[in-house]
Amino acid sequence: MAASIIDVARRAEVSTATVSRALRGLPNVSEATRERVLRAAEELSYAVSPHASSLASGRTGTVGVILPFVNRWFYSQVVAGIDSVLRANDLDILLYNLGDERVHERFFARMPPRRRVDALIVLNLPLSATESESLVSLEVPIAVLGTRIPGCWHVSIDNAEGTSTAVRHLINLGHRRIGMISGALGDPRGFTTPIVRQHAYRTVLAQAGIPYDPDLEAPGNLTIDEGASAMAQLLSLPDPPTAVFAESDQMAFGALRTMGRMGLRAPDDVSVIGFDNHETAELLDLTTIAQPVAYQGELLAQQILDALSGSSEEPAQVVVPTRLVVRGTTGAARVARPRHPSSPRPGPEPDQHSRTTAR
Amino acid sequence: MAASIIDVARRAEVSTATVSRALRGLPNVSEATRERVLRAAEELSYAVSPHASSLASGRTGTVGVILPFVNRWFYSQVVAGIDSVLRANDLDILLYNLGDERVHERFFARMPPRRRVDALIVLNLPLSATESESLVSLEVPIAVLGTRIPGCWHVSIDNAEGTSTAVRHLINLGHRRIGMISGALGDPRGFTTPIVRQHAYRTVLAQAGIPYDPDLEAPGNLTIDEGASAMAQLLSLPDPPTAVFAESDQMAFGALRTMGRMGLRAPDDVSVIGFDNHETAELLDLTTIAQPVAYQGELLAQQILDALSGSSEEPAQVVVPTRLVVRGTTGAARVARPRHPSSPRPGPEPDQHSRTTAR
DNA sequence: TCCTTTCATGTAAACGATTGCATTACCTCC
DNA sequence: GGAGGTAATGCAATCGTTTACATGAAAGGA
Repeated sequence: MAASIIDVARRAEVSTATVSRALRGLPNVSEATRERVLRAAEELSYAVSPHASSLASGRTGTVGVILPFVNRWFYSQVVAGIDSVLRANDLDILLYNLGDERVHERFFARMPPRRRVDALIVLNLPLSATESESLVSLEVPIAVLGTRIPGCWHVSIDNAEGTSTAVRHLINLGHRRIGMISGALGDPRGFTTPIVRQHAYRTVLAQAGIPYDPDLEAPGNLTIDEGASAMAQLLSLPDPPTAVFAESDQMAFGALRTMGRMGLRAPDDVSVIGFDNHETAELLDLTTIAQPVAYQGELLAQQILDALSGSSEEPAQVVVPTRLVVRGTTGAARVARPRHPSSPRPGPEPDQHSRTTAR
Repeated sequence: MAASIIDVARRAEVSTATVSRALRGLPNVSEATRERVLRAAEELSYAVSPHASSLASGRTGTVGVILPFVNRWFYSQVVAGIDSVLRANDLDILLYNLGDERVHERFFARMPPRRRVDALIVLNLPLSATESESLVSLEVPIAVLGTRIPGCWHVSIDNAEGTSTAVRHLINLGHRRIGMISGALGDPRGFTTPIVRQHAYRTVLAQAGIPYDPDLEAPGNLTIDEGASAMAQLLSLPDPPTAVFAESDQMAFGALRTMGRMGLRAPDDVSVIGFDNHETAELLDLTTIAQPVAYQGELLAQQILDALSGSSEEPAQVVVPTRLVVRGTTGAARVARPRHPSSPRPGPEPDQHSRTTAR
């Protein structure tokens, strides 16, 4: 049986109250006593019971991280970022992986983190109003990535800006027929990121005076395979795009695969730009919009620490910048296209040629 | 203030003991009473306090998962597998990400999961004898992936077998000069997997009568970049390999990148085979040794469930099979090599031509 | 009818800390 | 020398369950 605080108290010849204070480094304990307690604890190899401690104090030393897919590159990176700063502050991570819809529902029906966590971090999950309220009703600080929950801390990238940059990059290269492979639009829960990006895509095209063509939007589901089929769909159009914006690198990889299998090359036949700057993007020489992934996790964790220490008054909100990374899969549109010799108008000034362009 | 079990007891006009029993579905509670309790709990939107419950019962409803790198593909997949089965049984996951050595040490110095978890799952972490004992002394069931801890449950692939298959595949294609890019040998903690694989590689070569050449072993560190440099190192040898076995797909990707930059192609110039069947392997048409990743996680979780239910007596140990997936980066050795026209002896019977060969 | 069982429920003692509120002892300063 | 302040410590209530044991009622058996 493990030693309890009473054993330590007895051995150090003080009360349990003093042991508790000494062990936690609280003031009003004489140096001599503190040492005696420390020694006693050491000798008994005593460790506080986290549950007893939580029960008595109300603190748990634990932060819940709620996300859709731990096994996707993006989320695992963010979790690593979160972990690095939380761990440094002796906070444990309780993981809730809600990708599966059943699991998602069950989670909100039972609310397992209730009274189990000091704070919550929510990654990119689309939540109904009721669900958001459930979380808020837990009355712990919440930091949210990507989405928005009233009264919570926020970290996100500027999706509209990132998308605009990507699409403008293509326009600047002279492309007029620009496809988009978008993600997760099918999920009934309604992830917001894809919606924002789709909207930005349409807006930029409109601003450039390019007519809207619904055929140029193909749904992927953020996976390589679905990106591949989406690309196949786009390329089978009577008037296929000369450039494609995939809203995740993974889908761009799929798109490149499809092209490869059809004997097409980027950027000669079709330009492709992704989003994320996935570690494999460099490998495949994919032009993309980079976002600092782990860093966003660190920010979220830092917000939680701030909230927990009560040092800051109001929930803050930070938007981290994205940047265009120009690599080899995007290039100038061919001036004269075989099928449509009618639209050879040159695009605006071309992009700089530096391989990596800060936005 | 949230409702406590006392409130529920009052409202249902029973004792707290009965409430506890009714809520947990224990026997010896009349149907009428149970319903009354359930209703009362519902009306007060009561939820048990996990800490109080843990303190009183000793159970925590939580499993600790200890791993080196959440943000690496392999581990995040395994975690997803673990999560899927644990979640289904209402067990929470406490994540311990010990990649950083400092974090690792601190972890074993403080043992945060002590009394916080009902069981532990350890992924591939190299542990000193003392560290293993620390874990064992927690007196909870432990399931281990990859490594071995006496008295614990085990899941692993047969690394020696997988490696042998890979190297034999190359030998069967007629290669004699076969390099290996190995991982994490530099880590002072001594991950065992790389050691086993390196040994198997040497053994197979010896069995085939191929003399040992230390220059053909280059250290990567399981990352793309280090795989790339390792390949650069191998290719700069006076007598470079005609085939390379990289012990992770990631490093194989790096190797391919290096080749690409040097204007070399696989398998024409050098054959490359990886290990894992990473999702990107198909994309890059990489021949590899596939292992079922998420599945191993599920197995680990299942072992924990078995242990927890006490249904099984002895810790079990399961070895899951790997299989050779032949894709486009491996091919027959050129019979006459420019530099060494002296070794044109044809290899043994070539591999089958099916793209995916069960082992 | 009386004695066992069996079932439903209640009582109260853990579980192992934290913390508000004394209490004590020792200074310091008129 | 007494009033008042401060630092160190102890007392005991509290956190919210679970569970061994006791109790009582109803049912079954001889």
